[in-house]
Amino acid sequence: MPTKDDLARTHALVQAVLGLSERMRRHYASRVEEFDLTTTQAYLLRELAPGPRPMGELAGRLACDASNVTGPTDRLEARGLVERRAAPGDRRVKVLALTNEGERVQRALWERLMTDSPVAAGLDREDQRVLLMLLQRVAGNEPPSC
Amino acid sequence: MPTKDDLARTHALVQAVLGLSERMRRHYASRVEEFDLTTTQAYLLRELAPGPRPMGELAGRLACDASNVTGPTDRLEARGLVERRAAPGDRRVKVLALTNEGERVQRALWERLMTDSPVAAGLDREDQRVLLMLLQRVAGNEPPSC
DNA sequence: ATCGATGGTTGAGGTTGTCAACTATCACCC
DNA sequence: GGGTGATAGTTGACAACCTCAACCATCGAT
Repeated sequence: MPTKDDLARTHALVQAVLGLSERMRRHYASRVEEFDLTTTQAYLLRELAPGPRPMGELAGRLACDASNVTGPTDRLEARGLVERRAAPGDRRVKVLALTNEGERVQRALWERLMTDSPVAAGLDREDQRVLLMLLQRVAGNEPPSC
Repeated sequence: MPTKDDLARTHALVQAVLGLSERMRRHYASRVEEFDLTTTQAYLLRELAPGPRPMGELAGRLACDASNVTGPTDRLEARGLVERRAAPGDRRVKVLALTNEGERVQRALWERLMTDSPVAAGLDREDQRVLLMLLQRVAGNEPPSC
C-alpha cells in the first residue's frame, strides 16, 4: 500500500521521464535531420542494424501497424539505403536489409548521436553506471510488446 | 580523455535512453488517445497546467515554431478545453488558458498516466529515489532551449 | 482444390511539422 | 506625430506519419 510519499515520488518520476523523453525526441529529430532522415526512417535503420528483418516484425516493434513500414521503407529504398528481399520459404514476407550505403549512414548517424548526448553530460562515470543499471532494470520488465 | 570503457558505457546509455523514450512515447500516445487527444494537444494541456501562458512561449517550449501551436490550439479551443485571451499591455500576444473543463481533463489524464507507468514498475522505493535524483541532475544542465 | 488466415500494399482522412507570406501591433527614432 | 523595422500570431502549401479499412497474393489445412 503506497504512502503519500510514494505517490509524490512516482509523480515526480513520471514527470522527469516524460520530460527527458520529450527532450530526447527533439534531440534525436534534430540530429537525424542532418542526415536527411525522419525519425521513423532512422528507427528503421536502427532496427535493421543487427541484421535483416521481415517487415512484419519491424511493424510490430515500431508502430504496431504494417502500413507504417511500407511508406518509410519506400523512401529509404528510393535512396538506396535499404532493400526488400524475398524471404526464402514464404513468398509473402519481404525481408528488409541495409545496403552497404545504408549501413554506412546508420553507423555515421549513431556516431553522431553518441558524440553529444544530453544524457551523458552532467553525470560522472559512477552516476552513468548507476543510471544505466536502473534503466536496464526498467527495460527488463517490458510488457509483451503491443 | 575517455577510455574505451567510457565509450561503451555511453553507447549503452544512449541506447537505453532512446529505447525508454520510444517506449514512453508510445505509452503516452496510447493513454492520451483514451481522452481523444493527440500527444501534442496533451503536451499543451500539460504546459498550461501551472497557469496561462502566451502562445509564443508555448511554441518555444514545444516545437520551436509558432505555427505548430495554432492548429492544436484551434482543436482544443473547439472542444472547449482551452481559451485564447487577450494579453494586457500587448494586443499582439494571445494568452492561452485552461478552461474549467480543460483543467478537469488535464487532471484526469495525469492521474491516468501515473497509475500504470512502466517506469515505476520494476523498481523498489530506493531505486526510484536514486533514478529520480539522476534524472533531475540530467535535466538540470539543460541547453538554453532551442 | 477450396477456404480461411496471414504478409504486405494501397487509399482516404486526420494531425503534425516546416516554411514562406501576410496582418496587426508594437517600439523606436527622427 | 509619422515612418520604419521587429514581433505575435495566422494562413496556406507541401511532405511525412498514423489509423483504418479494403485489397491482392500467398500459405496452410482440411
